[in-house]
Amino acid sequence: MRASDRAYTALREQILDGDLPAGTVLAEVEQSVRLGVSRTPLREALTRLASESLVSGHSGRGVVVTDVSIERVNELFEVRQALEEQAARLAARRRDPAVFQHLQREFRTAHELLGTDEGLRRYYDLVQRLDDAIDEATGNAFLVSTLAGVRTHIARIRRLSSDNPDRLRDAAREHLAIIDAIVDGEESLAAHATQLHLYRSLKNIVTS
Amino acid sequence: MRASDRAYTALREQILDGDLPAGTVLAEVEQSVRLGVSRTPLREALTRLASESLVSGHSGRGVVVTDVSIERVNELFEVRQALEEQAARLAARRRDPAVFQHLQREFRTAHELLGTDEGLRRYYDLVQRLDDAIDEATGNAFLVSTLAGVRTHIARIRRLSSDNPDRLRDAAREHLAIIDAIVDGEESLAAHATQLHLYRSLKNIVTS
DNA sequence: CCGCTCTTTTGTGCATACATTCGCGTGAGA
DNA sequence: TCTCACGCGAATGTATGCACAAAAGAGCGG
Repeated sequence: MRASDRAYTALREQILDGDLPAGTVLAEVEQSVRLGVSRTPLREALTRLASESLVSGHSGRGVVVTDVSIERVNELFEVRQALEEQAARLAARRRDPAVFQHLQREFRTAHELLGTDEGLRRYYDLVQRLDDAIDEATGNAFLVSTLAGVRTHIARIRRLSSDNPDRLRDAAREHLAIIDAIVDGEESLAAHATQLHLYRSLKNIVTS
Repeated sequence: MRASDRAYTALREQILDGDLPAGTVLAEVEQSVRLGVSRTPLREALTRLASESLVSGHSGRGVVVTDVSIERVNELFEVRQALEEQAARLAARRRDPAVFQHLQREFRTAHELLGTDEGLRRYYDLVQRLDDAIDEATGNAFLVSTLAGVRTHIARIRRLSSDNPDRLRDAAREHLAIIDAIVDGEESLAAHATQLHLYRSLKNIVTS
């Protein structure tokens, strides 16, 4: 693995995990020493992070980890809503029914998973597989990559919100509604169900 | 200005203008000599271009200018549709009416510009100012920057389509419909008018 | 005592030298 | 003649040195 990749991956993970909080100044020499790489690959890593808007201020003196304020959460969700809605719509249009029928069966009993830590892990894995299935079904690589950029920032703010069991149970139902619409090939319904899910997710974040 | 910025700007412009056609292999030494910078800033420029998906294959042997096939045009417009629709919706919600009333007056006589080259230049400038006004009115910097990424690729394929006067006249009317909806604060109408405009734009591209 | 300027220092931007890896061609052996 | 392996070369990946610029601190003047 290349040194620039290691530096990029390490910094990215540490920013997403909050180990490098918003506002942290990343000096080149300091970070290159800390990560055990030279300045050249580290600079490449910082350039990549800057292009993802995870750090900013590359021109001037050092780069700073960008902040995740509540206004940015709203902005993020306005973009996310537009893209996930389109993704659901396209997925309903182009999906392989068998794939989503399988997910449908799994989600029907998903609420049973929410009791234990192991179950919670499996639930998150299930949601991940649903996202992947929708991405795949859109048949639109550009949409998927654009969405990935949004989800990166969502992952950062997820740390700020509480995952209480009631919300997770509701979310499971909302996911199931989306799947049902996709299975039936109902494009508008899939879009609207997605809108509902994201609206409630955002509400859960901002009120916590 | 920094050398890496010059290399980035130059390469970006040459790719968008088609001077560096899709499939062109960009070797580091070759390009660094050609642009008169050393390999270090050139690599940074290539990294940035790769993050915009203007070049690909950064891991491996050399980078290649990405292609702009017809499938990618469809993918691009599916994303663009979602984002511009959301932008129009938000603009209708948050706009300063005076700004769009001014654009409204200008667009009402825009068809008169389409006769001469100078008029055409002013027309494109007018469309540009409309896009800027909508971006501004959304109050969502993240949406604007995401849209900018899409528009970058749109600019590349615009070279492939013909701008015949009839299409431009229709487009002017469609723009005016969008502006009318924004002035009236009609969110859904603005979104639908945008959808119509993009549908026709895409149709004009793929049939030419 | 405060402010301004000059100096020092630290850090970034760039260039170049070195290391490494990948591809390709050539040659030998089956 | 075909295939595989070895070696050479070129291009990429990495490290480091140098130069410049900006920020911080100290000294001087008001």
